[in-house]
Amino acid sequence: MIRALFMSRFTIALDKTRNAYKFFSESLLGWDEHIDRGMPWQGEKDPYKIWLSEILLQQTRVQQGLSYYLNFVEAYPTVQDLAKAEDDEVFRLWQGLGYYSRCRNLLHTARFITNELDGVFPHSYDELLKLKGIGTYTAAAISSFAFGDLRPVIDGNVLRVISRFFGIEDPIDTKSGRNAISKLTKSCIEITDNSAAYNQAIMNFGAIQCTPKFPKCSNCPLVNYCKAYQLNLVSQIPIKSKKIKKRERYFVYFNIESNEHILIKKRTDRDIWQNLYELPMTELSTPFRNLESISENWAIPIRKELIESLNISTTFKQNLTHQKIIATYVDISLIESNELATKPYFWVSKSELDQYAFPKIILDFLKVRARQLGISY
DNA sequence: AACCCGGGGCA
DNA sequence: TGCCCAGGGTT
Repeated sequence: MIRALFMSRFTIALDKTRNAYKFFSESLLGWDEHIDRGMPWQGEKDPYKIWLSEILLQQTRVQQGLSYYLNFVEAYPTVQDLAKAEDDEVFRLWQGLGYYSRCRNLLHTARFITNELDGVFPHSYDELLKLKGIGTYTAAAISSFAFGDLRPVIDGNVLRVISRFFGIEDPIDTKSGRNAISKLTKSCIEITDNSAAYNQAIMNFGAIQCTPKFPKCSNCPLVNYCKAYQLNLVSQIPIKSKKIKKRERYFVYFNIESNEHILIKKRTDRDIWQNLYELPMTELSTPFRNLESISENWAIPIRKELIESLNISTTFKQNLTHQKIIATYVDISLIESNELATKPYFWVSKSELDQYAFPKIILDFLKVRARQLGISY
């Protein structure tokens, strides 16, 4: 008797949960039917193009990544084309998108697939996961979109939509929160028979309907069973426990021009903007005061005797995820042009600057400088 | 688990 | 300003 009662209650609870998964998945698929975001990779089956789009879109809004995707597909229609491209050329195409280690990993994996895997993409989630630049999200995306695996993706959209609908109050940046969401996504996708459509739908839904701020609950097809809505926690969920702290860095850049050439170097340190180019620079531990105070940190690869004038030009700021860069630019004119550049530094004709990838804070300066000179970089 | 890696858009 | 974005690598 007691056992029967227990069994019956258990069954009802399970059935209610299962209905919740079913309602969730089917509502999403229904909602997504009339959504067209004009994304050229939608419905794409070529794993190379799917991979390319997913790398470009990591931590990047679709609208921002779209033009980059079109440029890359045109320049490198196949993984072999990308594999044989010059590093600098690919980084130049990536310029402005940020998180440049993605570009380095992209090139590494393109060459690995071309040279070691005979140009064939791995078909399984586990094999995809071994590739550089491919983590759990991207492996799930490629295996579901290209190969039809029943594999749920978990990106920022999914974390938000799932945690809201099922009322997950554990922080999503903790193990318990991630585990809870991971279990739910598996249950929801298993209800469906089209994982590609499901994954597409939930990400579209997060981007358009269940947005981070001001989600459109008033016309949401899921609102009646949305736990966060019932608890009035929509604006609180998803909950994050960590808060990033930002440090300030003070850069001094030297714009050394000579005979229509400019002195640059490549950034090679394990630091921000690795593989990009920049002007000669020194970093200060305190904010820039004046030119005299930096003479001890002298980092200009030019003999002082050749310097005719040295003037503070402009200051630019740039906000990164964990750093705030404050860069002071110094214009330097030389008495005589064409001192031989040493070591990592080299002269570049101003007309050829567009062959190199620069961080935004350098581009901002070059743009202003070009306007001063009446030319365009 | 904590930290690092850009740049754009938005309120 | 602070937050978020079709995350991943390193320690």
